[in-house]
Amino acid sequence: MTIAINDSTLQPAYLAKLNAEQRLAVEHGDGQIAGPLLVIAGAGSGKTNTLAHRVAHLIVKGADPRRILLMTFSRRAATEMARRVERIAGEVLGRDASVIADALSWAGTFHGIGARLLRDYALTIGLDPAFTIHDREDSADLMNLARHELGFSKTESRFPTKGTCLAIYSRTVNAQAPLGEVLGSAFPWCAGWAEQLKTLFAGYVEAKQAQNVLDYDDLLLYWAQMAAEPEIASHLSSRFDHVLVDEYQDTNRLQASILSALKPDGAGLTVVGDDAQSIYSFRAAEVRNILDFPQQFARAADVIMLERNYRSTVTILAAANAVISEAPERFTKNLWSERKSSQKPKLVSVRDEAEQANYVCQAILAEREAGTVLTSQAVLFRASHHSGPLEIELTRRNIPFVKFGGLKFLDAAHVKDVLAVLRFAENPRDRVAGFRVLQLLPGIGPSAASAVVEIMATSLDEAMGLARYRPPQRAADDWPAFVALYSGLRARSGKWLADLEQVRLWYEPHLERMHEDATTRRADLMQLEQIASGYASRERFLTELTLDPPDATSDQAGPPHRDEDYLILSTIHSAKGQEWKNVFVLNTVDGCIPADLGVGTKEDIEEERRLLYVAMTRAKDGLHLVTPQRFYPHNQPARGDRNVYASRSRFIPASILGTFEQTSWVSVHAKDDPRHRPEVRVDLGARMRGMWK
DNA sequence: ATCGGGGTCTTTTTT
DNA sequence: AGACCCCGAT
Repeated sequence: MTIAINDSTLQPAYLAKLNAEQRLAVEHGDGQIAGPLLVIAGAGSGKTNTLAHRVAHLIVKGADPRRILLMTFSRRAATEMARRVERIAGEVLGRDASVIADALSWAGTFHGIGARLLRDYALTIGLDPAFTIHDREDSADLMNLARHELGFSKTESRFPTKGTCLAIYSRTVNAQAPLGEVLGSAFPWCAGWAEQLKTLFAGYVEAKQAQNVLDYDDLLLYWAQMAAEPEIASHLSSRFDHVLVDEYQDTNRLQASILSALKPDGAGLTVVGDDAQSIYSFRAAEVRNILDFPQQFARAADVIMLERNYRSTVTILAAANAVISEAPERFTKNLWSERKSSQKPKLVSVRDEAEQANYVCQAILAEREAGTVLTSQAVLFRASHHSGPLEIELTRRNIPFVKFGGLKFLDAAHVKDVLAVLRFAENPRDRVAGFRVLQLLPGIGPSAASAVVEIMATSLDEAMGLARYRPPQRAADDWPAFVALYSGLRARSGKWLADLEQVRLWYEPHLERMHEDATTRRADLMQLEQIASGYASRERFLTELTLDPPDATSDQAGPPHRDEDYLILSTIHSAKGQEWKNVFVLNTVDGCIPADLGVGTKEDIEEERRLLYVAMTRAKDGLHLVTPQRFYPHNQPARGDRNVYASRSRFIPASILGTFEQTSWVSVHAKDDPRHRPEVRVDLGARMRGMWK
């Protein structure tokens, strides 16, 4: 036992490290089931630490970790939280800490927890427990199928694309709002299609049910629906003594309804968040959730504010506060810090994106020379493709980097192919998977594929149905091997990893045939097997991979060189909750932040402002906002010099410029560029002649 | 029925 | 630069 006593307060050592407000949050209810609690935790205020301490404190005081439900925004955050709880509680209880972490088994995302509960209660709610989960792209494919069947793909004026249809559907579900309202507020250009969309969505829902698949939204929707049944609700609710939710500002109405069904009186409920960091309204996140939380229950929630920032210097915080102060309405007050610094954040003007890349590379290397490793530095941007020119420059200079957000490993066609085979085996009714897999065979296109899928759906034994099918002439050669593979997968030989290898062996010839760069793609598949080796079963692998896709070159099997130093590139959205010593923000110009496509409503603009705020508050010591002066639209002309002038982001008006150090920067290289010559004209010839007059 | 080529339009952010 | 659609050749 290592309970040390702090003399001034008579608290165990692990509580003595917290400030007064943090300790209030941790000790609320003193380990017992207490009334609802809202913690407003500003950026860098030790939120994760406080939440972890609260959970650990509950456990130390005797709460059963198996009866604690802890929901975070990402799986990554859940893992991190569990790790910290394990360390803190382990220290106090002196027990093997991993026991605690294992017992804290209900830690995860809303979607992940939802998937587990739905499998658990599947039979009660008339769901086949073997359901598979569609990721966004699969869902869009299914939506497209329905769209096509209803004849909406060939309309006079353009019908919304599959992705847009899915986005509308998703928002309607998550916001729990009528379709018309959603169209009006978020998709005004589709408002004319309301009737057709309704028909389409009905078809989409039917297709999902017929195929025993759930999409992301269903994981919440079914959960909410089942929790609305009083008997199931009380059973569910009695499973958990304590329910804690992180990043509450980014939950939507559907998630809020789940929580209130789970804990109607708010007893044992803790939510943590920061309305100033709400950046997911495109996913129907509802800031009102957090604003209205205190009054939501019969017994008003206690509210605790964490306003001391431990992360950033005072100068960075001054600039960030200045940016967010321009917001018309907000809950969180300005943060304060005691980290003194004379260095203001930099506002750096450069000629264009190429120069921006040069500037960032040069600055990062200089910092590294001064002792800051690359992993303590990050480059953040609004949209994934903004980092394109920088990635080229980093590669040219051999600076290793890892990118978060944007394209994912799982989005690669070949990875999706292999996973689709597994999913099709797991759930033969999953038509999207089957449709994709069958068309891998040369000679089988859309119509043959749907014929096969149809036969399988109507025969009792799927593998038998497959064997009965007579493939078209051109596919005859490849057919038997596929049937053999599929039957083997259905039979579940035992070791599922061996099955995955079978799939790869079967797939390889097709890979070579379809792709020029088969070698690099084969490496991805090996990596997939590497990742798979961490999962106990095919079902768990498929579920968890869909809900928590590994980033293209991070986590899991890891980047090529995990122990090497590398720079972090990340979208601002993916940077949430993280911090670095030095942070660079790309394209801090109007059109990028705010994105010019998303400046429809006032709310949209406010969200963009918070986005910049989130980016800025990731920095501990150094912050650079870069503003390229012009952009070359790689839109049409191959080598044209058409360019667009950009101006500093409207979120940095002249009135707050004083919180920055303004500089402009030109690379040595750029000085050689003809476009960079001084604009003056001098007649040297006249001067020469004048010398002799 | 499949597959390849050419022409056209494009909301970014993610569980 | 890609995704998607349509059309013509096999």
